[in-house]
Amino acid sequence: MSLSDPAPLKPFIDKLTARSRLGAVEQQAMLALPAHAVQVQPNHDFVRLGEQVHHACFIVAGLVGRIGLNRDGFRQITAVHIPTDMVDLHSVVVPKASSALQALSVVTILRVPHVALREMTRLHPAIAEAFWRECVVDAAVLAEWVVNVGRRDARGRLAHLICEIAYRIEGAGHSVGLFVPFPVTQGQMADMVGLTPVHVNRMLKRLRDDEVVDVRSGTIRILDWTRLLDVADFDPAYLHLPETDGAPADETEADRPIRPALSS
Amino acid sequence: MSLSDPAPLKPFIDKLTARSRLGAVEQQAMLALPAHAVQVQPNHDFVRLGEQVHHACFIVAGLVGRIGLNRDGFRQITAVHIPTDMVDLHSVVVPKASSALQALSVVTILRVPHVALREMTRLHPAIAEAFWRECVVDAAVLAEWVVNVGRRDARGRLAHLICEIAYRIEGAGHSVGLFVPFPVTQGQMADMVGLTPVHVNRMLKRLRDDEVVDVRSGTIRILDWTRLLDVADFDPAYLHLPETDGAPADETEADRPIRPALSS
DNA sequence: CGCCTTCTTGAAGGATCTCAAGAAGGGTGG
DNA sequence: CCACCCTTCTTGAGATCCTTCAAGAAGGCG
Repeated sequence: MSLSDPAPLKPFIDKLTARSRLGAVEQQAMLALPAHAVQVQPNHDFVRLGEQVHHACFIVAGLVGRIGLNRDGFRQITAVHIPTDMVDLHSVVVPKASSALQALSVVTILRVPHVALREMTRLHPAIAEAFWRECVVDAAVLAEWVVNVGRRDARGRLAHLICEIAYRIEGAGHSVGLFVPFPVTQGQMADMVGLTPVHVNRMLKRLRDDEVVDVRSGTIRILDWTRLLDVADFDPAYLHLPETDGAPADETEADRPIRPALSS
Repeated sequence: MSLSDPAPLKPFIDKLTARSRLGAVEQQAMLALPAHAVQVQPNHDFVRLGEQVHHACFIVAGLVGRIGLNRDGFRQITAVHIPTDMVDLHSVVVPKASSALQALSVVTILRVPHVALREMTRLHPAIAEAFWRECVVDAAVLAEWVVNVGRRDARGRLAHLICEIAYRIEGAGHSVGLFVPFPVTQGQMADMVGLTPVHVNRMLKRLRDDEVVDVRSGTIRILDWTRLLDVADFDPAYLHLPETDGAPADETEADRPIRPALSS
């Protein structure tokens, strides 16, 4: 292990065990995984399109975007990854990168060799299944992004993105009350929702003027959670978060002013 | 086996072995899988949103859409599945449906019980890995759809959709020369690319008038493959088809009037 | 302090949507 | 085999949302 932290992958194990049943043996095996810490500067592609990948990347800090590119140079971010996410677990079974991975802020990643991961999944089928499940959940999020970009207007798209990020950051334990850290520029947000930076700016202003959310200087400040969920047309079920899986309908009840999990 | 066909899942095995190495033992196990044939009428949801699923569905004939819904009633099709696709392999590890599955035409599916699939993946880790890989490829297609809907204009979106369908149908061996069967209405195509049916109609007319593709009465007729690829800004690498994986760049060479695999 | 990126706002243009109405197509029953 | 119905296709005209172009303000970093 090349880190001072004795168990850098512990957060990843916690995330996996929230959705998959893993015994002590499996958890031990994962803790023993070799990992190499790397820091990546903003806007740097640490995985390039078409490249053959030999490591999976776990995010310790910062935000990562999965980048789709147009011939005309238009960018589309197809997925955002936050700390505790294993960004390209899919590369374990499909090592050729079908999209680039780019740091959206200063990012610390842990590179875990495929050989070690493959040896581990060979010895522990339960881990293989857990990895498969994580990939399926990521795909469910992708499907929701298609809906978001395809069938919501600009304001709804941004509100939906904000809701998703708020839920996920909160789930990772990184939000403070109604303040959610989200250090991206308006241009990057534009690339997430398929709009221009100028229009993102206008819509964020409108959401702020309407006292729904205040997105500024790298943090989301939720002003009216109920109305935000309404504007976003948001149902967190697709995220398959442990808390929301049981009663997704209750989460959007209109008579609850603030989402409990997000209040301090 | 409830079918007269002695090996109804054979096409699925062929598709899997194109991307994953499976031995004779694994293939035998898959052939022995129980399957129950069902016919579904167009526009019928055979899997509903939020439902607990106990079978995975293999398409024998017809087209299936994965449906995302808006509160305002707007539909977005997030994925299209063609014969030889296992539509919801993901349900094996995440049985709660995060989107509905709807027949887009008259569809014949084979329902394979999860219990049988899970028992098989338990006994044959190589099959589990192959299933995981299929899910990852499906996710790569989803990511490309986000790019398509987010960063291409109406004409490009339709052209891209048509290219993808042409490649996939051709890969399944269902196209005849430059004619590709695609029995969907313009309204359904609109739901795939996030447009209105009216605008789909106009853009298809334009593609036809420009002698690029002729999409009519349930079939795609490719008039100028090179220009279609150009208009679509299409690179088939993301489909991870066996033929194209080796030399994806060659596929779009401008001096080739017709894609070889699609000519009769 | 100065530079560079990002944010902000305005005005005009364009792509897509909405509304509407007629034509064409496919299936069904007389 | 024809008549009818219902869905889908087609086309037009006006409205709307988002983009483009532009320029100044604010913010972060050396």
